[in-house]
Amino acid sequence: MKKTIFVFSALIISLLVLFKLGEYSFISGNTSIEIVISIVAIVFLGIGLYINRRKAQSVREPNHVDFKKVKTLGISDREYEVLIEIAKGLSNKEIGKKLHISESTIKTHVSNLLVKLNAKRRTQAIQIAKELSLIPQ
Amino acid sequence: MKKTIFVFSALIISLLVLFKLGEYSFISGNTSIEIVISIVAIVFLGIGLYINRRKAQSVREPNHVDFKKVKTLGISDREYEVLIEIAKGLSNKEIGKKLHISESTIKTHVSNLLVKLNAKRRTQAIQIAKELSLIPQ
DNA sequence: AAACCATTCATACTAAAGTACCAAAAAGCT
DNA sequence: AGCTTTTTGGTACTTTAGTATGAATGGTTT
Repeated sequence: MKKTIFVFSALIISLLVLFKLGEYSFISGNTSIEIVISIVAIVFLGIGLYINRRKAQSVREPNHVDFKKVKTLGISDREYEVLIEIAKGLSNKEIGKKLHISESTIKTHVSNLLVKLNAKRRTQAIQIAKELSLIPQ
Repeated sequence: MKKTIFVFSALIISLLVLFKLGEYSFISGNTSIEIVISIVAIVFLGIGLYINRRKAQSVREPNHVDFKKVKTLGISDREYEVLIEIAKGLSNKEIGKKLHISESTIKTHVSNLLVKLNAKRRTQAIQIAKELSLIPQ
């Protein structure tokens, strides 16, 4: 909402500035009309592209993660790290090597994660974590 | 690439048309300069927003599935069905019940899928399938 | 200091996943 | 009809995943 107001304000200000420029070129002869029109074109193309970026970012938003929800579910930092690696498709042994801890410890973390995510399997945990935006899609 | 060429062509044509309009208003007096500038502004804002839409759609694309790639990898219809259920987090037994076939058959399909997707585990298969847009994110 | 939590690790076990190999219907193609 | 691929299923086996339980360590809170 704030973004929309900002964009429209910028639009109105740009219009006013450009009309002033139009008047100016009107007074000082019509030799620079093309230049003014070019500036108008570039500026408004820029505004269009700016709105573009804003929208494109809002579309990507579901890709974002909700760390608050992670803590709400009582998932610890280490457990969260393990969750990320599970989602990448690594085995317990591989995760252990990556985080420099034993496979046994990974099993403990995974077991805790399954309880906290209310999942029966690691594949289900991945699905649930993505639905809850705990991990990027 | 084709889109980019199209957009730039549209830009150049618009510029030429607007310069012609500029000349016209120059001949018939300067009373309509503001109108010309307004048209330029609206047209280029529209172009910017058009590029917006194109980009926004390409961002949403990863949500789409590429059935051609599924066939390219030699994944059969039934195997693909199993892949979808794996990604939902179901166990082999659960998939068997859902598709009304034995767990043994699911194991066969999964084993074939892992070879075709070049994955070691079903979790990795999910990750790879999503990267290749075989299944929706 | 005592209590608490996160992290680590181990053992022993059960369950699920995955491999290998085979085989037989069923469906599709030429 | 003959061939090929798909789909189905089984057995036997290995590997990985997951559970249950207990325990040690270090950091934080009360």
